[in-house]
Amino acid sequence: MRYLCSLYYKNKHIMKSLAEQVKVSAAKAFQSLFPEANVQENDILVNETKPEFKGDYTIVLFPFVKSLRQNPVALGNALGAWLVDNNELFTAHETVSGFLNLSVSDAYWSTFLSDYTLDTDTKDTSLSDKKVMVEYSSPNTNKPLHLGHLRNNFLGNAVAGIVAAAGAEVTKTCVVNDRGVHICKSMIAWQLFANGATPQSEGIKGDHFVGDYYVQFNDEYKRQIKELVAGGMEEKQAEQEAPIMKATQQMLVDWEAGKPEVMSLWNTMNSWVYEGFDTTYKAIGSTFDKIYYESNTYLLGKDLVEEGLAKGVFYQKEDGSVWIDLTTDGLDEKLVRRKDGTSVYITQDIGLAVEKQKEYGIEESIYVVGDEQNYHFKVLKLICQKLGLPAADGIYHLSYGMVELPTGKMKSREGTVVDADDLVAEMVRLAQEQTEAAGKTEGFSTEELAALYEMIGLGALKFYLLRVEPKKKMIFNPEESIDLHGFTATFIQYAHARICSVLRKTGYQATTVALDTHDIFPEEKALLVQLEQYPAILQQAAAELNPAALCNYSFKLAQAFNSFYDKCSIANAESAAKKQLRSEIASLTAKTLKHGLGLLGIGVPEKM
RNA sequence: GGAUCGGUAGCUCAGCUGGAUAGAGCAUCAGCCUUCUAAGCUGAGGGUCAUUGGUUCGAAUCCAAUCCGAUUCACCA
Repeated sequence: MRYLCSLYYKNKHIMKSLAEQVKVSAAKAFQSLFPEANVQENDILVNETKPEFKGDYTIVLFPFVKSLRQNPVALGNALGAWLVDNNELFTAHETVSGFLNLSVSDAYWSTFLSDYTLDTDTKDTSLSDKKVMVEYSSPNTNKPLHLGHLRNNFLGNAVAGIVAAAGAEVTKTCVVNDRGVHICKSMIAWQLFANGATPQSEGIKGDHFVGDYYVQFNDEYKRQIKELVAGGMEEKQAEQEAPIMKATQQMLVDWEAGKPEVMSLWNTMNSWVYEGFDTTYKAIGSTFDKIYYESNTYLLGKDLVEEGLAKGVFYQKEDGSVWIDLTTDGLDEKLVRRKDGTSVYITQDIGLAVEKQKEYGIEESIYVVGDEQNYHFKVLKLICQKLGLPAADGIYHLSYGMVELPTGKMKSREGTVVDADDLVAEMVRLAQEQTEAAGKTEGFSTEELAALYEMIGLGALKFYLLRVEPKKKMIFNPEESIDLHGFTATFIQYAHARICSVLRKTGYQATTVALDTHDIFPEEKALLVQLEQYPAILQQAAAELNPAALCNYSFKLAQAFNSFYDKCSIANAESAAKKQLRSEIASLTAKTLKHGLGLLGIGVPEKM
């Protein structure tokens, strides 16, 4: 075996990606052949060679043609010859128009398979031990979670996993909106209509139970407005005068005053909701290291208003309200304290940002929140920066687009909101239905089948919601989401199960013996090329906070495996050496798929 | 009106730090199960990359304008 390790970082275990190695080598070639041009690594563009050409990696020559006054073919030939002569990584070169196609030595892959480790090579040194907080989910305690929350939860959990895998120290948090007018609405409706009913007495999940009263509030509110308008009142006035609304506002005042009956009802109803949420979170795999409640945090940031005034960052209007002028930053004037001295939403967010920083010493704070709050977070960060808060620069709003249905937006008024619990249950049911229809239930116990259906159903749902880039809005097509073919988690899970099945049958054992990678098959190499790119993809996903990149990669890897599987038999390989090589490749593929989907919160079965 | 984001195949989406003939999946059509799991593989058809102009050796990608869609600009949260 030829020695290739000089190409790796000597002092770190982390291996340099093949594409990076090509860049480094090419830069050396340039330095040697054209020292006066001073070409740096980052000036060189390296792509995977298109399948219709011979080679593995391609250097684009056009950028250098002019400055070096060389014609592209001559330049390519010179560089290619130098690389093949001076670097054992390359075995052949060919220049086609302005592209230098380089063939990588078969022996490289043997080194790769023996040196590569999934856990350490995926680490990104720029993130190592960085303290990162991911805030996500953040529900209101007046209604159950819906499809939009699922995208948020899956995103938050996946991003936390990806960033942690890349080396960061991650704290997952959730800010529960457990107070305010909307909470009082459910409470009032319960007082009026429930006759003491509880989730237990009605046999309804707690969050749904409370959500039903929130709906009832709105029905009654509308009815009362109609009645008042019929009696000759203006609509605007009716909205304010409706008795149920007045009662709600009074309740909010009582809550803030800490009136015992109100606090007691509030505690009871919230506990019902939390019980329901716990079930949902458990089902979808959302976990949190720290939960903040707005009832505890809503007064935070008040002292910062005084500080801001003293610093001259804020100013006071004649009526006593406090503002910040952001017009020079292209934004508007923003209120930070009402004239009655109470604080507004953004004020507590400023306070909470400081609180998080104090408590956890975080350097990056990622907020997974829908894109309708883009403006809010822009303002939040700007204010924190102007106040000179240590938490300011680390604020990052991971903004994601709304989930829409093929019929348009989800509207609670029209009853088109897709409930999270219902959807999860439906996906699992469909997984069962399709597994049974395919006749793939043999050899499983009842418990194993239940676990499998959950893995498939939930996996399909998570993948479907994660495969689209976060910032883009997405269409949730129920028919498409239950499809278990093509660009889905099921496809990837299936590839994993196939690998496990083959390796079980062949009695695969990991080997430390050097693998023979001479005369490597195209399907074998294609798979190795994909596998080699995993650390780079993971680091990219972490840098972009983009789980979709991992979805795309995992699918491509599974696709490459399926082609390999079709063409290259493991059990009946041409030779013992081929069998061992293919087993190693297949094993690493399974590990990589499991690792990648695991970060997305998706499990992979060993048989299905 | 200002700001921000999006517009790529019939549908859902990749590709966007400029690079070879723009890619997947679904759907449609045609093949492949006496051999490791056919939830799979192989192939075909399908495109004015919203429009127009600019930058350059080269633009889906960068810039400008326009059109369409969404969000936002509360003493709400």
